[in-house]
Amino acid sequence: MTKHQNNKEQVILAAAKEEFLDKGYDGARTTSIARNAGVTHAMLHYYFKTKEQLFERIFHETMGMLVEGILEVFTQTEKPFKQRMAEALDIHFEAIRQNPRLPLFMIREVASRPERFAVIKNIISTFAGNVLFTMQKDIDQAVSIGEISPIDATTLLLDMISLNVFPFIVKPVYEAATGLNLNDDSNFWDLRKKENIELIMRRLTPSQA
Amino acid sequence: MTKHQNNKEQVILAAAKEEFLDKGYDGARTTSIARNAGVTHAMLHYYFKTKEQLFERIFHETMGMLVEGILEVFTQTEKPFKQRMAEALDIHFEAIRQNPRLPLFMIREVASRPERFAVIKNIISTFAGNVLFTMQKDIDQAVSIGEISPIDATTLLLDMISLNVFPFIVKPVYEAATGLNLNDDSNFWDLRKKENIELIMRRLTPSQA
DNA sequence: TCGTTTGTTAACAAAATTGTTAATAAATTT
DNA sequence: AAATTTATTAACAATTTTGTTAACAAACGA
Repeated sequence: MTKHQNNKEQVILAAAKEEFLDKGYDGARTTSIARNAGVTHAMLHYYFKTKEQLFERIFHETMGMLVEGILEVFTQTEKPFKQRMAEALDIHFEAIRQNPRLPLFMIREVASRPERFAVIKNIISTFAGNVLFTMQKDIDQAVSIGEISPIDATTLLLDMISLNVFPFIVKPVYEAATGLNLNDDSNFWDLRKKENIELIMRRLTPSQA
Repeated sequence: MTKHQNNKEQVILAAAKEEFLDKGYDGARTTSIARNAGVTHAMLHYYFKTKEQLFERIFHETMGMLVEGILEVFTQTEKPFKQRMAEALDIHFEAIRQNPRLPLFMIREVASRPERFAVIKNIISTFAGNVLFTMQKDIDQAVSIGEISPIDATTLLLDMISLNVFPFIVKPVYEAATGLNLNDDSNFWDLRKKENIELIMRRLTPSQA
């Protein structure tokens, strides 16, 4: 009736993303994806030869978003170091808040099939190298003028990521245990962000001599 | 030749634990478990009717360890609050260090099949209720004598757990990205524990007025 | 408009995976 | 030692899941 729209490809991609994010590669079913997309499962093989290839597509897009998000965070201006870290935490936290299932997805897939990660390995490592290098430089400078107390860049980065990411990772457990739905509780997440910033600020503030 | 040992059941359990911890329920294969245990896969069904039942067994033991571990942490004596939290962090961290794959295992399984969690839901929630209640009491007391700055018990608990648990959860990603093996790097983990304690201590210390 | 490419379907095939059964051996009980 | 219970194996069955194919329809380019 209407003209051919190849939007079925997009519909499949959307359904696949849902399925993979929810259940992981091993738990995902191509038939289930097709059903949720409203197409026969042959279509899925027509557009994306195999389950593996469909997954690769999702995985890469997903990882792309994640890396971009983090990159943005650390291309900051020339404000005081502490303020920049506070802003970085804020941006990073909000980025995850908009894609809360992404971190667990990535971690789960890497844990059960580390080889798959090899593809993007060098992207990540050079990226991390750069970020850590400039970060350490900025830290040393801020330390030298007495703005903050000394800390390794890697240590600080892991502090920040742990605090920002873990609550989203543990969310399913929390929700399962309490029966509450944290998605509806914007107050909880606002407070959490505030607390993370508070923690890092206190960590950076020089101890009174 | 030798007499019947029903240790095959144990061998299967051990192999199953490995498999489930590594690959999760969906990724685990009963044939693979049997192979690694050195038995025919019919044995697996003989001892544990189904894959599901075998998993339940592992899941419960695992959860048991996790809950016990956390319980121990918070049955502390009558030292100053800050010192008790430092010790709790230490004990908690070491407990995870000895079972580093356990947190990701639990989170992954709950995320992909929340129903499964229902069984232990009330255990967790009453337990959490108790811990949080006494913790909040202790906090209020410590605040009243000026030992620490005010904080919600739930907030503090999530701070502590985030910092202690996340590094172990992200370990596979870190290792995949760097090619390094963090298990061999006891120095890394010692420093991490120290940093977590440092962070929480600074968070608790009253700000200079 | 005719031929070609692209999209779509239903039915089928292959493989993997879980679970069962019947026969047998080994241990245990009496 | 005979009877009985428990353990073990190999072969098989059922189901699920991924992937294929052949036939058909719709769009498109010449």
